[in-house]
Amino acid sequence: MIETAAINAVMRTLADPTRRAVFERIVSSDEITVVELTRGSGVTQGAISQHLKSLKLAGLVAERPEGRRVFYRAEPEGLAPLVDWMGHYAVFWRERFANLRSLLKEIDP
Amino acid sequence: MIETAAINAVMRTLADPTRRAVFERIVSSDEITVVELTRGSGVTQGAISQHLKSLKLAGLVAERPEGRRVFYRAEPEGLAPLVDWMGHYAVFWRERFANLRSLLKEIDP
DNA sequence: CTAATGCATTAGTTAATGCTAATGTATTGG
DNA sequence: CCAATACATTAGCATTAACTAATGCATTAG
Repeated sequence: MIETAAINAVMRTLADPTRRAVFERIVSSDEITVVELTRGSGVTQGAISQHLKSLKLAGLVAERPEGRRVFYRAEPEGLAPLVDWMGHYAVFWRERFANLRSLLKEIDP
Repeated sequence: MIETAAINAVMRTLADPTRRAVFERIVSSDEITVVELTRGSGVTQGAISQHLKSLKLAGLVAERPEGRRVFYRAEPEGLAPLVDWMGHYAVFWRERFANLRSLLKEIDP
């Protein structure tokens, strides 16, 4: 059985381009502050904080306050519902498996 | 390079629970008509047609008119952008790889 | 031929959502 | 200390989006 609520949350959260860009940027960096995320994002700091809240609620990121700054990092488990969902319908992108296979070997040979 | 527009479309399309349910139902059946999709969907036939239009634009489904009925089927390639996106960030759900591995073997041993 | 069926489309309503601007609350630098 | 910095939160606004009801168009049944 698939966790409908979890997939729902993750999909909805990552559907917004701005928020997904924020997530991708967090993923790319080990840890990153709100100021850095705001810079070059095209939106205000308040908007970034709102997106971070959504990402946190979806379990996609975690925070680490340090002084007056807050460092954000990606939460790998958050993508699990999406992975599971894809897995459930895996038979329908069978032709993509070659790529995925090589990827798996590349990361964990 | 990641196809931002494609991921955007697929994510946005699958983010809606009703529409995703329609897609899942199309995936589960080989081919299915609009009447069947409407039955038990909780929404009107018009809504279903609208969702089908979105899914078609996202490249997730294809249609085959036959008489006054239209049969819909899943379009595997449509999920490619999502697979690619996941692959790009694969290093961050490394722990899910065991599951994915067994899945791969299950489908294509 | 005529009525019924299957589907698409449109207009209009309602709810959700992303944004800004402003404000509040800690924390640190000078 | 006190001003500045970092972040969160709120209210308000504009836009998007999902839905219904209604209508139109084609196709088949009787």
